[in-house]
Amino acid sequence: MAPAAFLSEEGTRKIYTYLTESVLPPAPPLAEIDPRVNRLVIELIGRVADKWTMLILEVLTEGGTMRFSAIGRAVPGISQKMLTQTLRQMERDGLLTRTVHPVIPPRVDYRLTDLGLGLAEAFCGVWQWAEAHLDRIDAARRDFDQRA
Amino acid sequence: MAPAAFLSEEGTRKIYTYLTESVLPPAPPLAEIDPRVNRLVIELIGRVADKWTMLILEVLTEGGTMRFSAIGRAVPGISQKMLTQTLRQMERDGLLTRTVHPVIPPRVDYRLTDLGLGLAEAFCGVWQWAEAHLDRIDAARRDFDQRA
DNA sequence: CCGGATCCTCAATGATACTG
DNA sequence: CAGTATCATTGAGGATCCGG
Repeated sequence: MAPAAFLSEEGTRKIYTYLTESVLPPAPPLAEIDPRVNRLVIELIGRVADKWTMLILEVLTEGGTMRFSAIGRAVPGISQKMLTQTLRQMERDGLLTRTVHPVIPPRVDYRLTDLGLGLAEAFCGVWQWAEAHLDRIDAARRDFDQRA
Repeated sequence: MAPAAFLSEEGTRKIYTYLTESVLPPAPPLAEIDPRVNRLVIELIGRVADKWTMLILEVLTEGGTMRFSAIGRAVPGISQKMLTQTLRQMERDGLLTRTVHPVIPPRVDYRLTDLGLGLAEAFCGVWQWAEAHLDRIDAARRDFDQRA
């Protein structure tokens, strides 16, 4: 079925033709870098930039070496499951080291590697930006909700 | 029920007592800043740091003003639904402007605000970090998977 | 062309219980 | 204490159809 509304009169049709030919950007430049690298970076950021990872990064940056339960207490609202899971991912990515002490009851220490510290530092920029512009965003949001 | 294994013999019990008293950090320092600000920042970062938002931020930083379908083409694999949704969120947060041209067929232009540009810049640090350490992370990951 | 509305799926998360 | 295992929930995201 043809879109009747667009073709029912000559005037409309003219506008249609004009716009589609003159306005479209020639071609989306897209990534000028290796798409595979791009992919990996995106995937990495996606995993690394989640709520819990960032919070743990933050906590460990301040706390230095901490044990499992201490981190759990320092991160408000995290479940035991997510704590374990997130810590494992971070260990796997080389962001922190996990040291098991063979004592009873078990004791496990976590500590950021230099890689993890570097990431925390990089995130610092985003964190500061967010902190600095919280009010502007809040205002924009209220503004938007108002109009709707 | 008491953990029998930990209490069944005297020696074990001694170790237990020793460790729990001497090793635990006095108190998790946690956030030294306003918890409410912290909460908002976290929520904000959580929303802003998702896959699509970052990609659109990237694309629009390079592309300047772009229309809906151009962005869609420039972001590989995004569905129409997520494109609309993400653009709306970003508009709501004041990261970009949405301009509807009253023509047929419709044409809608998107452009980053200074707020959005600032965020893109802040993310640049994370992006660069990820790019720079891709190989190290990959190595760490293989290492970890090997041992398991 | 832009995007709203609907339906559907599956993976992420939380809650709970158990163990070394 | 530091996990593992299991189950239930839910909501993000994709596919599709329709409308201005």
